[in-house]
Amino acid sequence: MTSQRKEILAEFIKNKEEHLSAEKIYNTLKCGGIGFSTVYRSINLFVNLEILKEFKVDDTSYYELKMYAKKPLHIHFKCERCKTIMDIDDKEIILKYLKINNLIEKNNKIQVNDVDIMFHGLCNNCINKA
Amino acid sequence: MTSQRKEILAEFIKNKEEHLSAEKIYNTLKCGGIGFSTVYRSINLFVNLEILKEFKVDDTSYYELKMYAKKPLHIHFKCERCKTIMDIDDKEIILKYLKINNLIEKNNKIQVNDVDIMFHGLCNNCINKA
DNA sequence: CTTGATGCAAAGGATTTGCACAAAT
DNA sequence: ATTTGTGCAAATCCTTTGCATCAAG
Repeated sequence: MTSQRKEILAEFIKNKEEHLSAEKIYNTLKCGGIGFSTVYRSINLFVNLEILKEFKVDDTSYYELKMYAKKPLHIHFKCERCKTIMDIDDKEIILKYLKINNLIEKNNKIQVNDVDIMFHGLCNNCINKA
Repeated sequence: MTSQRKEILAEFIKNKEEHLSAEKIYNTLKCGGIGFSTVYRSINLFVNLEILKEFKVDDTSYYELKMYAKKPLHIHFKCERCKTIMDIDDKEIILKYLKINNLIEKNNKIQVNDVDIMFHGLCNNCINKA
């Protein structure tokens, strides 16, 4: 655990609710003399250690602490207008999704290890603005 | 409609059930003297015309005819072992997902226009091999 | 010392773009 | 002729790597 890795991890802990990209981390920490490659290498290390969970939107990878993305389902919503990404984190809905997973495993005789669900649409703010 | 565009579209019609990448199209057609940029430009045109639907897996875009991906839900499964990508196309399951969509719209006061669901796991073949 | 981690710059893969040329109206 | 589409090569974006250097045991 080097000081750079600590700083990077600290960013995730500080922004528990956010989805951080490598670029955002880099911009926050570059004044402390942290290079892009260190950001990527550290993030990949944390992903391998299963401390972080990665998910891609368009061409960019975002990361969040796995302990806060504690479910076997990752449900994200991206607003087509303001580009905000938010979690859908609703016990009732997660339960329903988990039930469907079981059904899919049975029906298709496959083993599901991970599910990423990506919604595209308009967030509450942008619906009202429009 | 140029001859190149016809050829590219024909590939999608020929492979109705498959998810084609730009590279695969290019490799199939390059002998006919079609360049990479033409493949990309044509595919993007078709996506804008909503003839094709795009979805990304890792760093690669795959495309399929929208008329065959006829639902407002796109459910794909990628085997972690053999890397095969398959559709989950089961009326019962799609219905359940659509119901959840309505619930999510209500609970979060958002508007959902599109949903991509990506499963990762082991396909039937690879389960048996392992 | 020896090992591992860093920073820079250069390389990598997928996709896009600039530009001169070809096709089609 | 004028517009539109093509092919090539160069450029772009995000990410990874090579390599010399730095820090720590």
